Amino acid sequence: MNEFNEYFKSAFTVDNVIFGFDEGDLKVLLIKRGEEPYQGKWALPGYFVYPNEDLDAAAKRVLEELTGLRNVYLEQVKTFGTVNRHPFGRVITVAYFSLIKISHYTIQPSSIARKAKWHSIAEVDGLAFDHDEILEACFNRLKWSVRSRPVGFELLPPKFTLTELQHLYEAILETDLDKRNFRKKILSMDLLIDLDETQEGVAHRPARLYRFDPKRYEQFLAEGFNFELKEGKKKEPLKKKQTKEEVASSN
Amino acid sequence: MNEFNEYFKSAFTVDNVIFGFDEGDLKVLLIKRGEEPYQGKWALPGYFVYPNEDLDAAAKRVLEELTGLRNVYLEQVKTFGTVNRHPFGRVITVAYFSLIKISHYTIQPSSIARKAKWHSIAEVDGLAFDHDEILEACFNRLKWSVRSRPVGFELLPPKFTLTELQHLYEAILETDLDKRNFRKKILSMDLLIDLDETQEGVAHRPARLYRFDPKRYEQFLAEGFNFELKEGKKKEPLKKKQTKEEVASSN
DNA sequence: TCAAAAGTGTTCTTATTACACCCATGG
DNA sequence: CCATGGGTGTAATAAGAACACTTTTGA
Repeated sequence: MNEFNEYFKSAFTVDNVIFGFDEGDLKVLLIKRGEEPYQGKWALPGYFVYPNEDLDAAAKRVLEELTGLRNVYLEQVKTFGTVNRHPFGRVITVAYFSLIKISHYTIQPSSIARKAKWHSIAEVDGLAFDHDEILEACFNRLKWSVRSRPVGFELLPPKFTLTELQHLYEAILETDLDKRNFRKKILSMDLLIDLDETQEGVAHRPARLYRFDPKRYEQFLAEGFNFELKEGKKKEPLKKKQTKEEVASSN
Repeated sequence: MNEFNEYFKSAFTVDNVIFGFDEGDLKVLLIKRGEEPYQGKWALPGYFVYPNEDLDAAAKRVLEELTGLRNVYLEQVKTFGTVNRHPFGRVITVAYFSLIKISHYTIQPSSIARKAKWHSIAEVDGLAFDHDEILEACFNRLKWSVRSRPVGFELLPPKFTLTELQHLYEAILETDLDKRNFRKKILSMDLLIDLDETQEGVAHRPARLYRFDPKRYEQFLAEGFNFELKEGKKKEPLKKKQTKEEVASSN
């Protein structure tokens, strides 16, 4: 077994991409690193996997330690392993993603994470390590997964309007959707329960409130479905904020 | 950096799930292990990643070293990392999958791989390590990916009949498909070129031969599509060969 | 009375399903 | 002449796309 010793000098980490939705905006939870490397930089909440710890368990533990979030369902997305991605040595990282209700959780950053904060996904850039790339891969995964299973239960408050749900889909898919077709489709799925309540205190006609039917939701999670609506015109793509010139010339 | 030393005692490997198609049967390439652990057992072709080697590069190298296969496009699927999956220590493995034309390649097993051989996927069981689980995950990925992008160029001979293509889809999806609907759909995609040739020497009406239009094929690979045809009755599920009793009682 | 967002239906087009018989060849 | 797999069409249904005006509320 001597001949293999040289291989046992590497480490692995897990990194978590936690998506939330708030104020019509898709967000991702980042920590400000409290230690080297990349001290003081924003990064995905991640850390080394313990020698006697399964990968999935490590992802859960690390998330809780860094942000205080517990009982979050995490799904493995992809492993990143270029040679020099970590200054301390050979470290590959397994990326996980999840969706949570922002208002539902209190974020409590640990000392390793000096701060933990939600960032609008469009504004994130210049993260530590290769975390920009990891975030992009997980966002793409989210976009895909939205087409074949329900999303929203994890991201919206318990009572929500159809417009809020539509805005969530639009934020994830980075498109505009037709209001009537969206409603027709989502209502025909028998996934929403009409609460017979309406918004209050809004300066316009108050919207009906809905909640998800948990049984149907679970069922769709297990079986999948096909949610495709032709995209309207594309929203501005992620990243790279436009200059004023570009905005002007894009008319 | 001392505090991190304990993390740098792990290793990682890559494992390749190579699918092929032959005699109407979906196959997977396995090696017979020539060294410990699991010496003499069938396993996926995989090995340790070198300290200075990117993951994707390692997958390519390992595949070539063990089987002689070169220039195979490999796609990362999932990472497996339970604590005791490898008897030598903490080793996580990154699984890759690919599709190739069996007849197109000559398999040349290395000394580490005493043999390399194609196995019908339904008959594979009892592989080394957690490779049964890895194979299953990759097979599921293949099933999924078949619905959103073309498959066959990598698995079929340059000239093939529509029935052969249909059998390929049926083998992957483990279903039966309606002949007329399959043909209508696949032909309407403008993906196949009719060669104006027919089979020879078959004891029935000879079938027309087709080839893929490489341009369209690339285009679909890049953009994806939606290939869904309602499944006929399910074929027997993978694994667990039926006993005679079960066969008898299933009438 | 105005601004702002909610809510609502129909027509057109396209895709999917279900389904059964004749054809060409080799043995 | 028979066994084998090749090849073909249509009608019914379902799903998706396009599209504009009225309603309700608070300010």
